[in-house]
Amino acid sequence: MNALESALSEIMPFPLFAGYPRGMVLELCAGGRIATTDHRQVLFQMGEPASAFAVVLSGAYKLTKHSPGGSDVIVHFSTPGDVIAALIMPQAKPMLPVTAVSMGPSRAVLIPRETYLKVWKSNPELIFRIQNLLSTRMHLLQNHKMLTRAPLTQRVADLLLNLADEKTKQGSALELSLPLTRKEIADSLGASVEAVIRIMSDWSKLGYISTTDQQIRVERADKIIDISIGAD
Amino acid sequence: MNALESALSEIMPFPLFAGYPRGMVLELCAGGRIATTDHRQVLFQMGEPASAFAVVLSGAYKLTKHSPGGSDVIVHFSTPGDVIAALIMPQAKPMLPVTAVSMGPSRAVLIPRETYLKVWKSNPELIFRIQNLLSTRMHLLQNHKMLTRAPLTQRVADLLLNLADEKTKQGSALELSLPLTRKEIADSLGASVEAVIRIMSDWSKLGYISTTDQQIRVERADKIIDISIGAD
DNA sequence: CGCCTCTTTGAGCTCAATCAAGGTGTGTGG
DNA sequence: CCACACACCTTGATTGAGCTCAAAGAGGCG
Repeated sequence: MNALESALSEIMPFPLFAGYPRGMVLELCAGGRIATTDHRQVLFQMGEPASAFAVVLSGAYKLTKHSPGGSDVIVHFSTPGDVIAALIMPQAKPMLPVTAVSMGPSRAVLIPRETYLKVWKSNPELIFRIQNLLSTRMHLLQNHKMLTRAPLTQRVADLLLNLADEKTKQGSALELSLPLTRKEIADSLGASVEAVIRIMSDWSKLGYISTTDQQIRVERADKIIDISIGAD
Repeated sequence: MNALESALSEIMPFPLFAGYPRGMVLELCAGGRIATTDHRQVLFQMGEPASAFAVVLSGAYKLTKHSPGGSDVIVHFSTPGDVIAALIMPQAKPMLPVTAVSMGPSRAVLIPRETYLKVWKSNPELIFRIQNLLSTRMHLLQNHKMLTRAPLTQRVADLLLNLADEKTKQGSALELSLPLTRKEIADSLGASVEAVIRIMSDWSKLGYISTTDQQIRVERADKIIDISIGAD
């Protein structure tokens, strides 16, 4: 609980809690604990009963579902400020709808379902803020659906731009704030790794993007934007 | 307002209003009016300011977005009991995120935004019911994302099953409760009409499905289910 | 009767999947 | 410290599902 209090200053600026007094945020986190996860460690396992939901503090988590066909599909990337499994808390016997896997070392606040039912549920303002996060997610999913007919190059460009952190903008360069492998891009787009690699290699050669370790940098945002809207 | 009162008996059984007294439902519909639309008539136009949201009464509406590439994509099929544009009502200056087009003659209750802000917003229970509808929609979108790698046959089968009305089950036959063209199936899956036609023609020849007018009937649900899970 | 939507079938072509093989870096146990 | 496994990246060759283009028949409607 002590670690939790020290994390308060991290939580409070998130849109979810913006403007709320310290005491109130503390109340909203009642019974919560900080989970620290390593690269590829599982935070939530799909199918298990959901006794808590999470607010991402730092790092990132990929939310995956495994299709009957064997291969996993990435449904969403959760970055700091995002909630995981909050939508299903009001259900009678909530089951986790996705598996959440850490991308690099990450931290999240796990808040027990009881706290949600007791404190969050009766706060309409807060419910709307969660709804806003979901609205974003829904928008991304709809966007993805819109691009099913588009060539893969366009879909990759779109993904990079969606994940590019606006805050890191320097001139025409953007930086992705999460470590992202080609495989993960492929799993998120429903494509093969090889195809993603071929596309991104071309862009690297052209100087549109650069990769160090697993940090992707969009060097020529203008070009990538052109591609993402199909103007190539 | 008179027509509205006569529609009350239709609205009240919807999960959205289930268990609420007549007077309360009437209050929730304050200022509302019934919109009757013909086949292919536009109920909502994407991009326009949203002064009202809708609860579908009868028939169906397809929610579409037009991609920069020109072609339209169907994001969702809204059937009776579903809400359209409710999620964005709390926003300061809400714009319609989709175009809603009538599929066959349909009816919907248009409820002004003010009523939402005055009556709906302060009712947490109601907000959760809307969230449930959205949860369903989100689940469908995630499901669609999961199937991006699956062959088209599987995706078509999955769509048919999603739209099949459980209530119409007769033995192993299911009926789709909305008139659906091959083009609409294609637009929903991000595929070409021709490909959809070829697949469904095969199924018709095999006796798995039958079409009269634009009412699709799944004759051999077992076979279609097999195909939808990739067991073909 | 001409226009429009919806359906159908055929032929050719292309994008991206699959298969195959090799390279690199990191962690792990002997 | 080496060997081995494992995750990730890369490149090439082959193939096929599904797109595009083309052409045409069947209602429904003003």
